[in-house]
Amino acid sequence: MQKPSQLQLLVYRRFLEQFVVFTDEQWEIFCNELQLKKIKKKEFLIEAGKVCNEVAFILRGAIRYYHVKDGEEITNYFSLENEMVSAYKSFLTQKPSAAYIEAIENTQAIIFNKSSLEKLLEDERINMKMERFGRVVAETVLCCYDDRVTAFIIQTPEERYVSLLESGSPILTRIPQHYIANYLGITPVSLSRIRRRVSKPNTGLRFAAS
Amino acid sequence: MQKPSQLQLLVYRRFLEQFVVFTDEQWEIFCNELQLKKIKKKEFLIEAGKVCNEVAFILRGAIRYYHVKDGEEITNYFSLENEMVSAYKSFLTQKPSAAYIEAIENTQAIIFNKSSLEKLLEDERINMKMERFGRVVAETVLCCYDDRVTAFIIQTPEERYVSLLESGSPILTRIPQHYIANYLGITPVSLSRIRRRVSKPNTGLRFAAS
DNA sequence: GCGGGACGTTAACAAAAGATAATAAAATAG
DNA sequence: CTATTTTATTATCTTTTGTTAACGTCCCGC
Repeated sequence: MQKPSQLQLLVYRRFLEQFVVFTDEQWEIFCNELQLKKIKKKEFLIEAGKVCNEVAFILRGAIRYYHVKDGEEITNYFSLENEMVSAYKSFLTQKPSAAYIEAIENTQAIIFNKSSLEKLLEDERINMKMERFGRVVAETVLCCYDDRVTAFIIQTPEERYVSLLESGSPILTRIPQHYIANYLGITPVSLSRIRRRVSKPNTGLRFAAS
Repeated sequence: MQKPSQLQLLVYRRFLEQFVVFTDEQWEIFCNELQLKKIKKKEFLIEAGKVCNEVAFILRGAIRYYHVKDGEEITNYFSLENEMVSAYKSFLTQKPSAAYIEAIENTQAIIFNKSSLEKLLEDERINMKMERFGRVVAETVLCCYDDRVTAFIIQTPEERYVSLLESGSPILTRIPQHYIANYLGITPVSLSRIRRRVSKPNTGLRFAAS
């Protein structure tokens, strides 16, 4: 397993500063634990049934989470550059992951291990910061999940699609549409119909109104 | 505002031990910050538009979270005895809550404030424990949200209802059905139909099979 | 006890979504 | 470059869900 380059580490450090700011000494301790991983398209970061022991930071590429139900893959989520990726629940509970995490583009990521986390939580030079780091990351992920649950409760599939559209997320241009359909909780055919409705608004109404 | 009784505090302490174990000294410091709140049925714990500054622990009663969309209330979640309640996202980000949190039974809760949390995070006798407490609670809530999102992605409404049924959750006996329908992401009418289908399985099939 | 509102079920109809299949375009591998 | 696979759209049909309204029951406040 490779070490990340100094430039890659700097990108990661800047990203992490939204959660916690390390001193130079702490950063060096932290960096010693990091690894660089290259994942080819269609390779797995995590497979269902195995315990997830890694949190990754994507330097380049794209990732999808999916479940398998009745032999069918159902895509749950995506992560792109400058995002953290993990089967968090498996990582936190140390129980087998229910989901697969797969690269859908050739991907480079910085990997931080569970065992490293536990080691640093025992290291008095950095343990306070790691506790806070864990807390703030968990809080951030929690807020994302909250939005997602709320969207399922109070929005129709069409409204969820329009929200995604208006958010300007690169997901819409980077990710195959049938994966996005799963992510919105609908079938690919249904998403195609919604796209038609949204792109040609009022076609039926104009006639009635004129 | 009242102080909780010794017995109520003991119940809370036992509950919190699944997250973090306080020394007696730390527990006393923590208890000094706690308040007892009595919320009558139909009163609010949090109102939408206001920042949530409290995390509550329900000693007795029942709570529902709901959003208002187009003048309609849409119920998102419930909490019963021995559970923690908060508009976590608002509490964590200090932005206005999008949801209302309302008592649907007369409720007693122990309240822990944001300002108390910040105070204790500065107190060297207890700050490490509070960091960990915050982290573990966030992780726990995150795992619940993960299950909920996954259920929306990979299960049909009927499957979600059956899961709830099989979980043996007291929600089904304590909470009005039209609230449960919202929680499952469907209308009350649709839930009523699902209940009929589930309670009379195979009515259509038996004929074809015999 | 009485009246009004909340709750759950059912029916009838409309709208939306799922399933399946056919087709065409785009991406990929060889 | 060509052959194959993947992807997106569209059509058809079925199933499910939403909408609205009616009805009966239960509960609560007065």
